[in-house]
Amino acid sequence: MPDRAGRRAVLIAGPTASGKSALALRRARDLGGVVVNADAMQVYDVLRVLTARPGPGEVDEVPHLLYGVVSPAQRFSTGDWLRAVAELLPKLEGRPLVLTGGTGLYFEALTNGLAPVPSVPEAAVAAAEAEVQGLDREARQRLIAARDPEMALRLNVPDPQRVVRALAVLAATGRSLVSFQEDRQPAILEGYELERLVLNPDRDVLRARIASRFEIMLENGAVDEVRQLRALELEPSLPAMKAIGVREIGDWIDGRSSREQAVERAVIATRQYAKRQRTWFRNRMPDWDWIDPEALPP
RNA sequence: GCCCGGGUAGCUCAGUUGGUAGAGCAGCGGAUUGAAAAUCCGCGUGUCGGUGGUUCGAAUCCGCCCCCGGGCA
Repeated sequence: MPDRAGRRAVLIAGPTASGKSALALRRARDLGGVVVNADAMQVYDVLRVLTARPGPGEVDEVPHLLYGVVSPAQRFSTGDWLRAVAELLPKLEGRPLVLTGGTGLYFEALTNGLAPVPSVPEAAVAAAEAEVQGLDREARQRLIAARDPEMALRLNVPDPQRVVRALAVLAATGRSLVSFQEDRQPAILEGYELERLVLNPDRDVLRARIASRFEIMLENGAVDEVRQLRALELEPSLPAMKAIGVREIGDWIDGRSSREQAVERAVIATRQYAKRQRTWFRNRMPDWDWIDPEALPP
């Protein structure tokens, strides 16, 4: 175990369009550190504009790591990301790092650890998916209760995605996912001096920023990015295909909607996403430092 | 000016023979341990255009007025 005493990490969370990237750049510059991506979509290549990934100007100024490093054909998991961060740490030779992104689960994994579940074979996941497919809420509840009663209790509601995960883990390991979650969770930033920030803009301000940012994305080539992504003919269930704007702009390209409708739908989807992020931060990170980005120096 | 059609939630609309109203979307709240920009759960927020009348009771029936479409002039 390398000695990490005195090492420093700044964690910057916040809803989409709250100005995280700009703050991260400034903090990294001031600290002589690097920026590390903590956003589930910005890890994927191709959709640079649409996922609001930092551009050449920012990247040239300060090293930006784990941005656009994964093919959109891949399914990059939270565990994959956490491992990537863990592998990065020893290479930084003590430079401060600024981790920023909008994915609450990533910060959760970072600060509280992730259950050490071995990787589950693709086939086990597919089998679980096939089993859950088409079941209604009641049937899913019966299934998980019969197969993994502990997990059934833990789930407030038999969410299909979580039922699939639980069944796949059970099939692959013979153990309940609950038992893994109760194991000691590795904390990769142990020993780091942490500064934890949540950017919390006024709701109406964020709303306006989301709308104007999407227009700017369109001006900066978002439509071409969607064309490029679609040219890869990927499976629609892949995470990158679910980036906000891909479907909305795609419908517009295909003539199923107007530009106006595409913009409206994408902006609404972004707003709804921001709302889910705020819910997470508000309820899971109450002890972080909450700051209004408008109160920050320019 | 006359004749139709329509004014009900933020939007689009439903509302039986009169019993003070409900869907979708939007919105709001919540959950969240390897798809998380994902996946789920909960909540109807209302001068029923206005006004007078009939009635025990009117979104619903009648009169007048206002507004928006369309048609005839």
